Amino acid sequence: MSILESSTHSGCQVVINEIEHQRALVMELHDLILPILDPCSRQEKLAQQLFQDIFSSSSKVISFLELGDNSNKQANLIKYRRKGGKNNVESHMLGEEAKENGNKRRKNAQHTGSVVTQAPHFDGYQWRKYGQKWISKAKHSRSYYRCANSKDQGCLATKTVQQKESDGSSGTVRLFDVDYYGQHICKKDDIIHPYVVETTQYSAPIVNHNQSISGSTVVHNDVHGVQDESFENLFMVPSTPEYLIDFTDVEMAGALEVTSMMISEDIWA
DNA sequence: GATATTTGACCCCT
DNA sequence: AGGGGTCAAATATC
Repeated sequence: MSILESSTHSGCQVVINEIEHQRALVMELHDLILPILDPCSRQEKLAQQLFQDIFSSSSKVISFLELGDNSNKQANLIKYRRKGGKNNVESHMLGEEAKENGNKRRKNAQHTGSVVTQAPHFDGYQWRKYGQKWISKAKHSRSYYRCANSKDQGCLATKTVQQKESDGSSGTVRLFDVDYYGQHICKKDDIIHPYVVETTQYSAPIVNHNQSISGSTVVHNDVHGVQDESFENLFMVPSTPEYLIDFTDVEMAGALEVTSMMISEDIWA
């Protein structure tokens, strides 16, 4: 790598870091402002939309910068592919690429972002669960969601949610790894508030959030239950259609306590 | 009956 | 062969 390339690369990284810092600050602002506004009011909707636009815009910049960094690598891959068969540099490079990506394959879609959050369902989209699996060596199961508009609008966006294994550093706070795949092509106008699509039987209260939600009482997590790991069901109310539940301002504020975000692309767009 | 979720089975990829 | 993603029948809820 030449000095010029190297300096450009590090420059991009600095910009990306700065933008991500800005995003964290905006998120804090979001946490401050949203609880003040009247839920379902015009101002609250407008504020939501503005915050989403800000995130959308910054995400696009980040993804553009990252794509710029990867473009050389991708060009090299194409070059090697054209050259030859399976037992050449191509297969070697693809292997290396797979290692770099953690060897996680995906049938239908590209990995488009990842988030570590306390509120895995609060991302402004409506999702429908289509699977749950126990992953080997993992303490908690992984849940699979696709965009609720996949049927009527053919939106191929999916996401996986898995509770992070506690390292003790975060205390009693439960964090979830949320991975996004594919881009939303559905119309977003239909979704003003974030909805939750989850009707797993077990629901867990979160510290300081074990009050009633939307008039219903939160059912404590059954520690003896088979699926006591279903902690992604935070803020869920069993036996009600969760996808119809709006967050109140209190829950919204709690839900938005995103501890850390590692967004590699646009998850808000 | 319509719609959504659960979960075991199947399929794909390494 | 085994891990992980998706499918689809069974089940639940309204």
